[in-house]
Amino acid sequence: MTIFIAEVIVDVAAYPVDRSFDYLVPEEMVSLIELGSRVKVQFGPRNVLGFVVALKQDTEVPLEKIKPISQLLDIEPVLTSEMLQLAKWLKHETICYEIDALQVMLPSALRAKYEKIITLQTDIENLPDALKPFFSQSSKVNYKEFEKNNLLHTLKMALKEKVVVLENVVKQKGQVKEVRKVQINDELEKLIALSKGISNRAKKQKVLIEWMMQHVGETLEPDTLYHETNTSPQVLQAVIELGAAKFVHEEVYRDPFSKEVGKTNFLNLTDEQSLALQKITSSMRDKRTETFLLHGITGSGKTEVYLQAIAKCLEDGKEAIVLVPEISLTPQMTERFRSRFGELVAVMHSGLSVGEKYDEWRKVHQGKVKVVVGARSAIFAPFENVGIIILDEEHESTYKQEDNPRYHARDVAIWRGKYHNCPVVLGSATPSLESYARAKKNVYSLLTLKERAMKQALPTVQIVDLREELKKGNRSMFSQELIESIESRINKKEQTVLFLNRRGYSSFVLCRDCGTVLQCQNCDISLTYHRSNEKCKCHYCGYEEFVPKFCPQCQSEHIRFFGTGTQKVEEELYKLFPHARVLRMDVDTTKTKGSHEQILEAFGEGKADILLGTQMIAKGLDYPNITLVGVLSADTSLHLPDFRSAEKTFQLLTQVSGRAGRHEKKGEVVIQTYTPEHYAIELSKAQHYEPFYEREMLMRHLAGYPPYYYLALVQISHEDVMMAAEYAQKCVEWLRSNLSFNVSIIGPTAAGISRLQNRYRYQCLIKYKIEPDLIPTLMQLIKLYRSQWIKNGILLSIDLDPTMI
DNA sequence: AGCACGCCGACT
DNA sequence: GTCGGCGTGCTC
Repeated sequence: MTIFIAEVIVDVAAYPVDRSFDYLVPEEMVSLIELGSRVKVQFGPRNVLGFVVALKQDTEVPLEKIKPISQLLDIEPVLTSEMLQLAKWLKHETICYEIDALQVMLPSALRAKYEKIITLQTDIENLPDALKPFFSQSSKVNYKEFEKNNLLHTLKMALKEKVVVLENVVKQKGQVKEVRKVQINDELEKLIALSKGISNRAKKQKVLIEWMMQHVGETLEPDTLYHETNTSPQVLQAVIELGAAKFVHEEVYRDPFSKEVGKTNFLNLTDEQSLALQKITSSMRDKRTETFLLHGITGSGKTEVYLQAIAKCLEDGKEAIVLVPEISLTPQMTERFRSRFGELVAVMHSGLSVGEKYDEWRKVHQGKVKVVVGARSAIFAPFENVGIIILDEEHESTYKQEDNPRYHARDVAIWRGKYHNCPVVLGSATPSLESYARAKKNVYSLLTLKERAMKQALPTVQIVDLREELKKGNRSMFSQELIESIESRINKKEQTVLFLNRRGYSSFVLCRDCGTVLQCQNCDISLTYHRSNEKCKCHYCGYEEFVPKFCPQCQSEHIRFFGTGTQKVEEELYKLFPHARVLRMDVDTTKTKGSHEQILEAFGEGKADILLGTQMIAKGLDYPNITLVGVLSADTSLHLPDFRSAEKTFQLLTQVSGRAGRHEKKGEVVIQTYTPEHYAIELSKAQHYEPFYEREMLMRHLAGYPPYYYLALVQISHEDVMMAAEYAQKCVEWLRSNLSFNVSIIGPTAAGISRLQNRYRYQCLIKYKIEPDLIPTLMQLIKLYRSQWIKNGILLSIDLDPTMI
């Protein structure tokens, strides 16, 4: 007799169980179970969720050890075999648990929710008195109830006496949303017979059934029925009991799109655009695994190239994945896709609820849509016949996931491109140095758009030296030039966007007598003052407190708020331009769902003269009346202790400048800075990417950073400083003796934020060019950590290819 | 990870 | 003599 065995990866993220376990497939499941199915299994003493990663007919494991699968959770498997392979690759590439790699590909609604349930075993009278009231309603009670009421001790006794038992149940988080509809009986004769049999007193029932006779077999919403026939639920209920119709439950998708969009057509392409499109489509036609870098200046119409390439892909009967950075996933952006491809588009981003995300995912899974537009995780869209993958704004750091698995969407995109033999298009006005270097070495194919699509001139950029302003005695944050420019816009009824680089610019709370700055209790970072609720908040761990009346150090009452947050700039703007209408966009004003869109929409409709904001306004803003962009301080991001700070600054400035004058009216940009001579600022003036690239590459070469060297970052943290330092040292020594001399190891050094959530953090950086043994060696380090160091309270994480240091 | 098993000190 | 501390080891 043949037996069927499934290899299962269980939902337990731990080092010793990071492998598959064999389970017996019960007979009734044999024809249903598939690779990628979710199953419920007993694992040791508990019930857990697992994924079937292989099916086979024999096993090395002694049969008496093997348990059967207890339940199959999906009729259709949730993961394709492509995903299973991808998970193995991710596990190796990012050094994570296989289960984490699998879970990251699915919407969180499909993750398991574990609950402990206590079941009564005997008569309620045999229970200790304290427990009795809990079981008066039902014999099953959630463990949490006892936890809440401090009865765990009594419960433990009861468990020991076996008057109750504890079981772990696995539940699914997400729910398929259903609506109740009425399905009218499809036999006309039956309806006629019923209508004849109805007593003359039941007039409404008669009306309803007669109406149904006109709509035999249809399924419709109860409300339509009531409306059409002027009846009520009671009448319908009666008619249903007679057998004229029945209630059915229908699966529906939650609709995250609030408004309808019209249809738009293809725009005419410039020569450059057509050439780029043609290269991409011919690569699709030849099923080449080719990665393109589409380098097009702001306003050059990259999106139109994407749209037409996707149209071609759909014509070939294939699917398309489009990734955009989270912050630019605005309605303006998604509408462009929906207006072109209508119902064929699913949108995935973090603003959706768990249920909405699940629905969008199901549309893809069930083949109802052909195009996905989404943030990072949309790269795992479960399409089976991908024709093109597009990463817009390829240089964005949001494509890198900052917790496990620490994957980069670009790498996953290229992997999937290889799997499906389809092109991957990386698009940007300011490509990451890594990508541009690869394009230059012909690893990627470079496509260039040098002209703006509608031939608009680039905005004129003026760089203002704030040191000169200071000499002139202007100590405000607005230079004379900027003030004049804003004034002229207000007079001309044109709009201004003011950009504040928030990093290092948030307002802190300072004691004027002793100089103490309020610090977070858990992190080594100063608290940020929020005027809206008069509190100070830690942006890293969420800790908050009311602004103290007296300085905690010297008891002085001279406490003041210091620094330049968006709120402060707003106040100053009102002083300078009392009649200007200002919209502020920052973490405070965009807390509620949809407020982001509302603000942008209001601005687009001309309800304000000035839009003031942080990073989030740098992207996607495209309104014809914006003719001035002001950057209040360009250099705040320049002095961060990160080797990418110059690149980030250049990208940001170019991006922001690109917001001005995208339509008929000419744009102007004013950049204020204390270091106008810095190449990142100077070269962003004319959007000269190439010279910037050359210059920055030289710097990277000299300092030994990417793209010349690869990086790996190991972070060690502990509640005790000494322990953290000691183990960081241990770690470095271990790496030195296990890696070859081709590798340079820097550290240990204290991390940028040396204390976070009450843990002291150290890190060391590994720079290498070629080190084939790096991953195996790091895996050994992880093994050492997971098997020994972890017991002493050490936390260690490895980030291959870190984006921030 | 999370749970059982098992071996030693301080309590009714 | 028993309760409970947490070191060790296993999970198909």
